[in-house]
Amino acid sequence: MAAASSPASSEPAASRRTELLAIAAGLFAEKGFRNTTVRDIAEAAGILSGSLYHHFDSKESMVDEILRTFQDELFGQYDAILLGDADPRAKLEQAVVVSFAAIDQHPHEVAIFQNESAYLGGFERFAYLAERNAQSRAVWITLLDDGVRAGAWRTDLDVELTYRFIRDTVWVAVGWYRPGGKLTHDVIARQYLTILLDGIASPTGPPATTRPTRTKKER
Amino acid sequence: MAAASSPASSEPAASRRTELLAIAAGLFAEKGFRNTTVRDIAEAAGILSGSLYHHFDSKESMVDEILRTFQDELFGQYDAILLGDADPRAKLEQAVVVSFAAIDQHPHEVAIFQNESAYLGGFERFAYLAERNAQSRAVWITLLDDGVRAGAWRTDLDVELTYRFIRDTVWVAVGWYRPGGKLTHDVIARQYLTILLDGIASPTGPPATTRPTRTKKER
DNA sequence: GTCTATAGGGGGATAGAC
DNA sequence: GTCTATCCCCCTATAGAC
Repeated sequence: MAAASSPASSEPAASRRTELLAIAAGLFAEKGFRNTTVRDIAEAAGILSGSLYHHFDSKESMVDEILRTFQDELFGQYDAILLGDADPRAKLEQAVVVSFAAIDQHPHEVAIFQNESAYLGGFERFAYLAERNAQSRAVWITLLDDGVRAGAWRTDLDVELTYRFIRDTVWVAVGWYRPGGKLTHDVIARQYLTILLDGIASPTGPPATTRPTRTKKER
Repeated sequence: MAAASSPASSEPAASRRTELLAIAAGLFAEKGFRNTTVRDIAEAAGILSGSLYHHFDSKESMVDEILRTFQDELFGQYDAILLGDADPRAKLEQAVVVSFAAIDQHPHEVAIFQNESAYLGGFERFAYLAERNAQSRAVWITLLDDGVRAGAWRTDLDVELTYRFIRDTVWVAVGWYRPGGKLTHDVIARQYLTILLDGIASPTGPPATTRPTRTKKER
């Protein structure tokens, strides 16, 4: 009754703080940050707005903590992929799959990052959003450049434009994807990759460096 | 001096009303609708907020007029394409090109439609936004279905998912496209189409109904 | 067509009681 | 940890002078 130690339950207590952040994230994602009032958040939590300030300094602090927690996890996954030893095409596939999984597991956080970065980025406190954006770009560009060197894509590929294409297409799915729906995030990721790669992968496969050279006569 | 007849200039007078709407559109696109105050708009126009109400009923009326004008034009273009006699693939290309041209010529309007539809759609006054959204879906689905019947795409294509893919990728470009920049909207449209079509066009071309049947012996 | 002045409502945040 | 009560600011919109 005193401390926040959970009963025999398996849940790690999900502190009141975490609980409130989850409620706030849902509202920020649904209505936007500015559009969500502290009174909205408090009402959804069953308390009054003044009580929120026992847990958080400000509304900004809430969205700050939401975004930082999410991004630390996501970029940890990207880093793991970059450090892996898969070939460029497989790494790109992994990055797409991980991104769709993030939409599945943290749809609110993704939506907030997508929709509020432009506004929040204007404050010094959220300068890290621009850094994360640059970091994200670096991940995709690296994967694409590696693929270019390995001959995994069509040779006339515009890397910068393709990066935007992928970034936009992947993240914007948060607008219509519904966790628990008919389509799982994994199926969607695979279908997106099918469309994407049949445009990017060179139709004849990688150049003849990894397989025995073969002439037409062999047919 | 009485009527709004322009001088010897070629500009059609661009009435003060139109001028104010353009200023408002820029701010709505940049900062969001809720995020833009009538004081912001007035200041940008060099007047005081109260004076705006000589021209418009409300802030809502402004965004309403902005969106209606833009959408009437855009959907007129889509309709013309649907009614044309080009083949399915060419029609899809036309629709993509027209969309990118819309981003070029009306970036603010596109951004507002993209970013504020969810919020504005909650008001009865803006119920037409949902209708336009359904209309837009109908356009793309029609184009894709026609292509399926004509054998223009890969046979394992998921039309619904491809529709979302195209819609998202095309419109989201408003977030980074800059009119007057290095890349023209036409070049971008063509490059997008290259990525897109090499993924959805059947690799061997349409089935052998439009060309003479040909056996391997002919080589 | 614009300004002055202000009404009326809602927003984020605080202080102290319980 | 929550509630009561409230401050102060900014918002949209209006009324009437110029």
